[in-house]
Amino acid sequence: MGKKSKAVQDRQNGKSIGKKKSNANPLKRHAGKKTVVTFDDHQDGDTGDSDSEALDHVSNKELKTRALRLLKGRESLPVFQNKEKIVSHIKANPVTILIGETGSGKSTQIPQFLMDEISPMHKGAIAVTQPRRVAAINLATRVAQEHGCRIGHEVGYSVRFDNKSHKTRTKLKYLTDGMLIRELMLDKNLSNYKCIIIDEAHERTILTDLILGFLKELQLTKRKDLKVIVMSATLQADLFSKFFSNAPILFVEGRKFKVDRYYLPRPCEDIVDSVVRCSVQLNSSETTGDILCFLPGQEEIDKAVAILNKIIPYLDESVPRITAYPLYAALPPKDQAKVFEPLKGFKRKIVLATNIAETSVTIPGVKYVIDCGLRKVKVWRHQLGLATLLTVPVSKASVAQRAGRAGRESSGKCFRLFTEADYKQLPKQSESEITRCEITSPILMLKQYGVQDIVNWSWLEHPGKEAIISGLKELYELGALNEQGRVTDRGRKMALLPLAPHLSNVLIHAQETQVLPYVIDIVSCLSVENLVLNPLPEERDEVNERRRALCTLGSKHGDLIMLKELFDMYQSLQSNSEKQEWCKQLCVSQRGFKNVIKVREQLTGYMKRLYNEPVEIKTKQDTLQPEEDIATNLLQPPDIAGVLKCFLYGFVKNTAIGMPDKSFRTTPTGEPISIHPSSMLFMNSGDEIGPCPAILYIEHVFTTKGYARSVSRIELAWLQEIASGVLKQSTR
DNA sequence: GAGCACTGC
Repeated sequence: MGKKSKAVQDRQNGKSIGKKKSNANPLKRHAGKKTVVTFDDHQDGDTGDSDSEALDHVSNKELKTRALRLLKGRESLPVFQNKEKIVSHIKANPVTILIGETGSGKSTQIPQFLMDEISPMHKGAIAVTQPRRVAAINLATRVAQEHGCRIGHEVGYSVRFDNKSHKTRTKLKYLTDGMLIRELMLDKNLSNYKCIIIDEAHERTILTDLILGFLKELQLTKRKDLKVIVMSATLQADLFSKFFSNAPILFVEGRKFKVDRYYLPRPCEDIVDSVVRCSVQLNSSETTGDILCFLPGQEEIDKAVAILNKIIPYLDESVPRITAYPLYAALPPKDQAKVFEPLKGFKRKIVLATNIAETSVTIPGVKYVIDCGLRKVKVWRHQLGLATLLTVPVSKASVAQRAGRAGRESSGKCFRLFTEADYKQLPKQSESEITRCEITSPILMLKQYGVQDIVNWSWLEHPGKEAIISGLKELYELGALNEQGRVTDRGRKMALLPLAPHLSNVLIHAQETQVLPYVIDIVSCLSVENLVLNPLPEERDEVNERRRALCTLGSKHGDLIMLKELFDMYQSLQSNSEKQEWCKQLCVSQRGFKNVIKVREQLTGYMKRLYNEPVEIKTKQDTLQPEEDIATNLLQPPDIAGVLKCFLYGFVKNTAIGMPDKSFRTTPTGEPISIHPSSMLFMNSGDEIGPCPAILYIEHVFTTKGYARSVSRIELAWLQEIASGVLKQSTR
C-alpha cells in the first residue's frame, strides 16, 4: 500500500541528487571566513559535511530493491499487524497516546504508516522527536533504507551540528527534542508540520515536557489541525492522557524475550560485594551469555572491577574466563568501546555500568542482568542554589527497563539485589527532571516564546512555584528580564545562544569588553561534557603533574584558564597521532576537543549574527605556537583579569571568600565550600602569588560536603566591582 | 582527596 507513490517520489528526486552534490561542500575548515549557522530556518540538506552521501553511487532502483528486502522483516513486527487499527485511530483523534513496548517497531513503522496514510490534503511534514542524537540519526537512517530513499530526501534528520533534511522535500524528519524547541522559537506555529510524534515521552526530559506543553497550547489555539502522537514505553499513559483532555490510549505489544526475575531473600549489606558474588556464581552455573551489572557510580564500578580482576586467576578451569569491563560516561571513549568487542574462546564479558546502559548504550550478547537497584541523581536545591548528588533507589519503570536489557536477543535472567518486598516499595516512576533541576533556561525559552504567566502555563508537571520564582529572579539578575518580567534585548540574545543563560551572559560581556576570542574558547570547553577526564587512581598523580607542568597559567589562575591553555595546545598539534598521544598523556578526550571546535564555530556564528560584525577567530596559524609562547604571548596577565571578570558577570553568586585558615565561605550564604580535588587549585599553596583571596566556580555540588568545581582564582577587588554593579541592578 | 545520565538552527 502506498509503495507505488513512494517509487514515483523517488524517481522525481533522482535529478536533484546530482545537483545537490555539486554544491555540497563549499565551507568548513576556514573559520575566519564563514558562518556555519544562521538564524533563518534554513533547513536545506546537509551543509557540506564530508561524509555526505555514501549512497550516491547506488541507483534508485537498487535502493528500492533493498527496501523491498527489508519489507518482510517489517511485516513481522507487532505494529505492522495492527497497522489499520493504529492508523484509523490516529486519523480519528487529534492526540493519540501510544504505549508501545520495546521491540514493537513503533518508532520506525508508525511514522511511515502516517507518511502514506494521512491525507495528502494535509500539507506539511511529520516530525519525530528523540531525546538523544544517536537515536535520531540511527532511526532516520534505518527508515530511509526501509523507505527506499536517500537519507536527507523524503526521510531525514536534524540534530545539533548535523542536519540531513530538506525544507520541502523531507516528509519525515527525526530530530532531537532540543532541535524541535529551536524550531518552535523560530516558527511559533510549527507551520511546516502536520504531525508531531513525541517518542520516548516516558523519559520525561525537560525538553520533552516543554514540547508537550507547547503542543497542547498550539492545538487549542492556532493549530487545531495539528496531529500529536505521544509514544511511551511504560505506563505513564494516564498522565499524558489526562494532560491532553483524556486522549485515548493505544497499546501495542512488543516482541521481546522472556526474562526471569530473581530477588534476594533478605537485603544485602554491600552492593559491590554482592554484585561480585552474584556474577561469579552466575559464571559457574551458566555456560553462555554475557553479564551486565548496574551499579550507581564510578566509585562502585571501579571497586567491583578491581575485585573481579583479583579473583579471576583463582577461578576453576571448568568455568568461562571472565573479562570485567567498567562502563560510565567519564570513561575515555576508547575504553567505552571495549564492551562491544566480541570475545573469542571460552570467555565471558562482565560489564559493570552506570545508568548509561539503561537507555543510551546497548551491549550485544547480554543474557544476564544484575541490578543493585540504585542510581545517582543530581537534585537542584532552589533555596540553596546548589546541586546535590544523591544515591537513590530506582523506580519500578527503571528496574523493568534494566531487566529488559537481558532479553534483547534471547530469553534471559535478571537478578535483583534487593527483596521482593523492597521492590514493591519502589516508586512507580523516577522523579522527573523538571521537578528536580534548575529551570532558568526553560523559563527564558518560555518568555522568549511569548508566555507571560509562567506559573499558570500548561506544564505537564508543574515544577513548583518556588523553582519558577528563583528562576525568574536569576534571569532578572542576569539582565535577561526587566522589572516587568519582559525579555530584554540582552535576554533575547541569551535565549538565542545554545548555552545556559549564565554562560550566554559571560559571552555577551566578553563581546562588550573585547575579550570574546579568549572567552569563547573557554565557554566552548565548558559546554562539552567529559572533556577533561578522570585518570585512573594509579596514573592520577602523574597526569596531574603533567597538566600542572604544561598549564603554567592554569596552575596559578585555575581551571578556566587551564581549559584555554589545553585547547590552544590541542589546536597547535599537527598530526592526528600527535593529538592522540597528547590526549592520552593528559587524560583528556580527543572526541571532546573535536566537539569543542564545533561548538566554538557555532557560537562564533551566532555572536557574529547577534552583533552583526565579524568576530575575530584565530585560524590554525594564529594559535600555532610552542608552549612557552602560549604563556608569554597569548594570555597576558591583564587579559586574564578581563577574561575572569566576564565569568564573574554570569557567576557572581558562585564565589567564595578565602578565610585565614585557607578554607572558603560562599558569598551569598557564608556556607563552607571546598575546592574539588579535580581542580588545578586543589592543594594550591599559592606559590609566588600567594593563596587565593577569593574563588569563582562554575558548579557547586554537594556530595559528602560542598564542593566547588571548575574553580578560578579571583581578586576581592573584582568581586566588589562586579557584585556592587549587579546588586545595584537587582535592587533598583 | 573525588566525578548519575542526556541535550541545543
